[in-house]
This record gives sequence, C-alpha cells and structure tokens, in this order.
Amino acid sequence: MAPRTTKQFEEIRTERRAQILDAALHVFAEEGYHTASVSKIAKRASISKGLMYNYFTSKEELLKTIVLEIFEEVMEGMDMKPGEVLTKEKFIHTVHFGIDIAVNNPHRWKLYVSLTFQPDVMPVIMAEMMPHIQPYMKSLSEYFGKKNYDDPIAMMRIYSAMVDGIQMHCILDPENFPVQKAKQLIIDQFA
Amino acid sequence: MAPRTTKQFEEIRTERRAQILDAALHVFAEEGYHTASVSKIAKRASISKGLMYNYFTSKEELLKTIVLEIFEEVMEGMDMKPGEVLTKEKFIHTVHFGIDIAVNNPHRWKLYVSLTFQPDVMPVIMAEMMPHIQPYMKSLSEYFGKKNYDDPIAMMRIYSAMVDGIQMHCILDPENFPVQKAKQLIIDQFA
Amino acid sequence: MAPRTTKQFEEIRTERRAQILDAALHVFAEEGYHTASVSKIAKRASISKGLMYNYFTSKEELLKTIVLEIFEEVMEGMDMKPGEVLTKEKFIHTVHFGIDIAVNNPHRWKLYVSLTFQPDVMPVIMAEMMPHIQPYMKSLSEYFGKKNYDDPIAMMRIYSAMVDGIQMHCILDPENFPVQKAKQLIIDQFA
Amino acid sequence: MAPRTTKQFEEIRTERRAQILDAALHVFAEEGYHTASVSKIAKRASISKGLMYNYFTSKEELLKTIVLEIFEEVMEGMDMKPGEVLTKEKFIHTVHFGIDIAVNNPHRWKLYVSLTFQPDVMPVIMAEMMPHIQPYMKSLSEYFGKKNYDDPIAMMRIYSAMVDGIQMHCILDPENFPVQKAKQLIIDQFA
DNA sequence: GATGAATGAGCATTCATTCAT
DNA sequence: TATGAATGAATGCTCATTCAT
Repeated sequence: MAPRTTKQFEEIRTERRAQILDAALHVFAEEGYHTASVSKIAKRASISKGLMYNYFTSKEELLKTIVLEIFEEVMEGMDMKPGEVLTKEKFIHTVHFGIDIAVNNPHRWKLYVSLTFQPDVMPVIMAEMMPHIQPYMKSLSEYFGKKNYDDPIAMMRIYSAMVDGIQMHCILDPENFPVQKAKQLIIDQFA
Repeated sequence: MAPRTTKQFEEIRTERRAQILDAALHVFAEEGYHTASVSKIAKRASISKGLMYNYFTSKEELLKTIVLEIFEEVMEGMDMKPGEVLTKEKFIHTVHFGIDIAVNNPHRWKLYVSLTFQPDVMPVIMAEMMPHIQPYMKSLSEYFGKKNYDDPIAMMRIYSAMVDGIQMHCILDPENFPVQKAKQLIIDQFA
Repeated sequence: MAPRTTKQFEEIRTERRAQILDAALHVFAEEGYHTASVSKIAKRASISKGLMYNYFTSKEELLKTIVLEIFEEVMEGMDMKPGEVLTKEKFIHTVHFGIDIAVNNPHRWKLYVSLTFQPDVMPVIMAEMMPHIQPYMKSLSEYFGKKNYDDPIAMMRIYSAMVDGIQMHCILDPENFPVQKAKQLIIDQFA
Repeated sequence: MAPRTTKQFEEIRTERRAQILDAALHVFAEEGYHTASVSKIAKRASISKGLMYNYFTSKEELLKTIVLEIFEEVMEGMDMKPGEVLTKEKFIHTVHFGIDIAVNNPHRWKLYVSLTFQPDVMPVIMAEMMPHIQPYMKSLSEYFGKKNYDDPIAMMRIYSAMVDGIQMHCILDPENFPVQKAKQLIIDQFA
C-alpha cells in the first residue's frame, strides 16, 4: 500500500496539535496549571499520553505555547506599530479590543491571569513577552502626554490597571458584568 | 519541673499557630499554593511536619485559615454595618482602606488573588465568603443610587473591578505604581 | 518504471541492513545499550523506525546480531581447527590477532565487554557462543600442556585473563596504552 | 509518650541506610544499573519507594555512593602514601590486596567494572576519582623505574591491565579461576 | 506536645513496538 | 518498501499525611 504523503502527515499533525492545545487550555482553565494532569489532558484530547509528548516536549511547553499564542493574537489585534502616535480613534479601538479579547476568550484569559500570580511558572514567559509590551506602553504614555496630563506614565499605569480589573471581572462573572458601560466609562475618562 | 499551667499551654499554642500561619503565608506567596510543600512550611516555622498537623488538619486548612483571616480583617476595617447608608466620607475611607490593605499586605493579597483564579481550591472558601460580601455590595449600590446614576448596580460592579485592578498592579509592581494618584482618580470619578 | 529485479532488492536489503547495524553499533557504543533509543538509531541510519523493525525484530536482536558478527569474525580470524595442535607461530599469531581486533574495532569491542557485565542481556548470547569457544580454549590448554606447565588449564585461564585485561585497557585508553610492549610481554611469558 | 531521642533516630537512619545500599548493590549487580528499578530496590530492602528517597536523592546517588564507598575501601587498603617509594614487600601486598578485594566483593566489583563501560553514567564519578588514583599510579611507575625497566610507565600500564583482567575473570568465574597461581605469576613477572 | 521515619497514591515522562496508509 | 503517528506499560520521583515513640 502506498505510504502516506508528506502532506497527509502534516495535516494530521496540524489537527492533532490544535486538538491537544484545545484540550490543555480547557483542563488548565478548569483545574489550574498544577492541578491539571497530563493524563487528563490526553484523555480530553482523546489520545494517549505518549502521543502528547510526540507533539509537545513537556507540560510546561504546552502552557508556554498557549500563553504565547494568545499573546501574539493580542499584539496583532492591537495593531500598534512601535513608535506610533495614537489617535483618539485608535485609542478607542484599543480599549474595545483589549476588553473584548478577554470576553471572547475567557478560558485563555483566565489561564493567563492566573499564571501572572503563580511565581513558579511565569518568569520565563514574562521575560520573553516584556520587550514586546514595552512599545505598547510607550505609545499609551505618549498619548496621555499629548492630552496634557502632568504625569502621563502614571496615567498609563492607572489606565492599564483599570482595564485589567475590568477584564478580570468579565472573566469571573461574564453574565452580570456590564462590559459596555465599563468600556464607556474608561473611554470617557481617558480618551 | 513544675508542670505548665493551662494558660502557659494556651500561650504556646497561640504563638505556634501564628508562627505556622506566617511561614505558610510566605511559602505560599513565594512558590504558589500547589508548589509549596508542607515540609518547607514546617522548616520555615522551625517545627516538625508532625506538629503542623497537630495545629492544622491539612495543607488546605492552612490556606483557608489564611484567606479567612485577611477576609475578616478587611470586613472589620471596612467597618460597614449591614444596611448602612454610606456617606461621602465613609465611601472615601472605604477606597483608601481597600487599596491600602493590598499595599500593606502584598503577600496575603497576592495569595488571595491567585486563588481567585485557581478553580480547584477556592470554591468552598468563596461560597463561605459570599454572604458576608453581599451587604457591602448592597451599601455601595445604594450609595451610587443616591448619586442618581441610572444603573447603580452596574456602577458598583465597575467600581469594584477598577479597585481590584489597582490592587493587582499595586501588588505586582509596588515600586512603580502610582497608588495615590489612582485613589484620587477613583474618588473623583465615583465619590 | 521498470520493476526492480530480485537481485536489486537483495542489494538494497543488504546495504540497508549494514547501514542499520553500523548506526546501532555507534549509538550503543556512545550511550550504552539501555540508554540508546531505537529512534536515535533509526535517525542515525537515516531511515524510519518502522523500517528498522522490518529488518530486525527488536532492539535486542540488533544487539545480538552485532555481537555475533564480531564473534564470528574473531573465530574466523583465529583460524583454529577443532582439535588442532598449536605451533609456536600459530600461538603468536593468535596473540597478535586477539589483541589487534580490539584495537581495530574499539566500538564493537567496548560494546562486547560492557555486555559481558550486564547480566540481563547476555546470557542467551553467551550460551550460544560457549560451544564455539570451547575448542579454542582446549587448543590453548594443550599448547600449554606441551610446554610442561603443571596445570595447563590454569595457565590457559590466566593467559586469557591477561589478554582480556590488555584488550580492556586498549579500548579505554587507546592513545596511551603500550600495545606492542604488552603483546611482547605476553609472548615472552607464554609462548 | 516520650519522643524518640536524637540517638535513636540516628541509629534508625544508619541501619536503614546500610539496608538500602545493600539492596541496591545486589539489584544493580543482578540486573545492571539501568535495568534495575527503584521499586525493586525498595522491595528488596523491604521499604517503600518513598523512603528510599528520604535517604538518597536519586537512583544515581545510590550508585555514586556504592562506587565511592568501595573506592575508598580500596584506597585505604592499598595504604600507600602519596610520593611513597614502594618496597618489594609493599608491592606484593598491593598485588594480593588488589586482587582479593575483587574476589571478596564480587558484586561491588562487577558493578564497578560494568560502569566503566557505560559511557552515560560514570564520567562524573571517574573524574572525581582520578586525582586519587594518580599518586598510586605514580608510585607504581617509580617502583618499576627502580627495577631498571626502560619504560616504567608502560610497565605500570601493562601491569594494571593484567591485574584488571585477572579481577574480571575472578568475578565472572570465581569457582574455576586459579587466583593464587595468577597472583604468583604477576609477582614473579613484576616484583 | 513534639519528632521525623514511613507510606502510597499520584505525576510527568520515556520508549520499544505496532499499524494504518 | 517505507513512513511516522499512535500506543501503553513502565520508570523515577514527589509529597500530603500518618504513626510509633
């Protein structure tokens, strides 16, 4: 019988990979990174534990991959060129996008935030992310500078904190949290 | 040797208990709840593992105790009677106190927040807390109602989210976060 | 495409086989039998794991094959007919050949010796070899008998032990071990 | 009830430790280091796997401990001061002792030799030992120098090889190998 | 009260081997 | 013939918890 073509193999791998990542994300979100067991992830992905290790070298790599994937999605969605000066429209788009992404990906976001508070897992990942976040924070500071705030960096920090708080509540109680109103308040306050 | 009096025993117990809780808090904060080992906690408290189990029935109980302790401290500090109608001064005090407590107890607070995102540990504790939080949220809603906001409950939620975000950033970057300015912004916005 | 002839297929098989054995030998020698993984062997032989199992039924068979191959090479090189009475020249040739084979095939020999000390793998192989070694040991005993040693079998054992020791050191430190001098000493002592 | 005294704890630990090392030695010798499982060692020592890790941090540490213990025993038994010039009597004692130790500790010695051929385990240990072996090799070289051999270092190497070969055969076939005769031959040849 | 030896279930990870294509 | 995805049993190791003293 003819062996599988390279393309067939690639398709299998791509699909399986996604399957595993999806399973991992859900199990991580449901139980937390440490409590989640590889067995459970494999079971949820309907594959054997061994196969998981054919795709990812460790439980930690699974985590890193998930976190970096959403991070890239965010950075891309923000669509901010390094050094770019924000217009009001762009700023407003940023607010909407930044909050919506948490609303639309509650699992991923929950995982992401929970990791921020787990001193043992994140340092490596955070270190990798920081350089990419810097320009975004700089753009924000400059935007606030343009608006004649006396301490634009402080404003940027407060703005970020408030958005993070809103994201948090969106995740923890998506049913009841008044997202739209919250966005409007942020925009009225900072834009 | 003269036998110890009951009172002496009690003193020893009280002190030991505090010793253990303090050790646990630090180890939890440094390594995260799951990564922290009972051995390490015992070592840090300079007692044996066995003795720890004489004071707390499990690692989880240690956690619960810590969380509930800070929770009680918060509720007490808020000093809000059920059904009480907030004055502006009281509201402002609430803002200050709520943020300061995170600033002054970063370890405890970090632990507290991280647990909020660990679905496997907290549910029990959260369930226990909820009834105590309700009246506080009600008081806030009513305060916002008095100020003629059209949806005071939504305001209360947004306010809470923003304060939580600020607390978070205070913990994660205590050096650089502009706490005072943030408080002022909150007060200007909501008081 | 013209179908391959039977002969062509055979050639491919022979070559592949050698390829695999060579890869296995090197990986075994570099990492030890147990540590070596089939994946690595396949990779080194530039074939798939599956194909390897088409040629050898197991990792252990790979090992057996390698060991038996060198064993046959040795027996052939010794060129000793069963029952043959050794001349001095033949004995000297035996010494040279026996030591040179280790010098010239350090990988194979190292593997061979290491297995001698791994009780879990060799018994089967050793059992298979023993009958072939017997006549060689007998010839040696008789040679020593002719030379009026009072216990020729003991001499044969001691001689073998010393040669083995020399082989060992040749393998472990080929740069510095004085092979020629060692051979001469053996010959002076026993021939 | 009175807690155990420190001395009692020490006794328990000393005994258990020996128990575990003994079990490990036998299992290693019977199955080889890699094939031996920690479970089996624990079972043979009649303790739980967990307890083993209370005494040794890893399977590898078990191995190191065993190897270093016998190594120290050997060095002590050789009783050779660094820089010491060997007398004939001392040299003869060395031969006897060096071979007897293998005869008397076949398990340990077998383990020791097998490791010499396992490229993945020993490097670290060997590196640690080398400095201690150097002076011993130097003393031997000097002894052979005194006897007017033209290349005393070569003689020392050949001597070592032969002794190693004899040790090897003593271990592999203790019943039949003529130890006494072998010693005598070595002494006649080199002393 | 106090100790730390002891347990055992659980976990991440590896790897020889099989099998559909 | 040839591939590499897939399996699953086994392994080293950890750690909350118990218990004899």
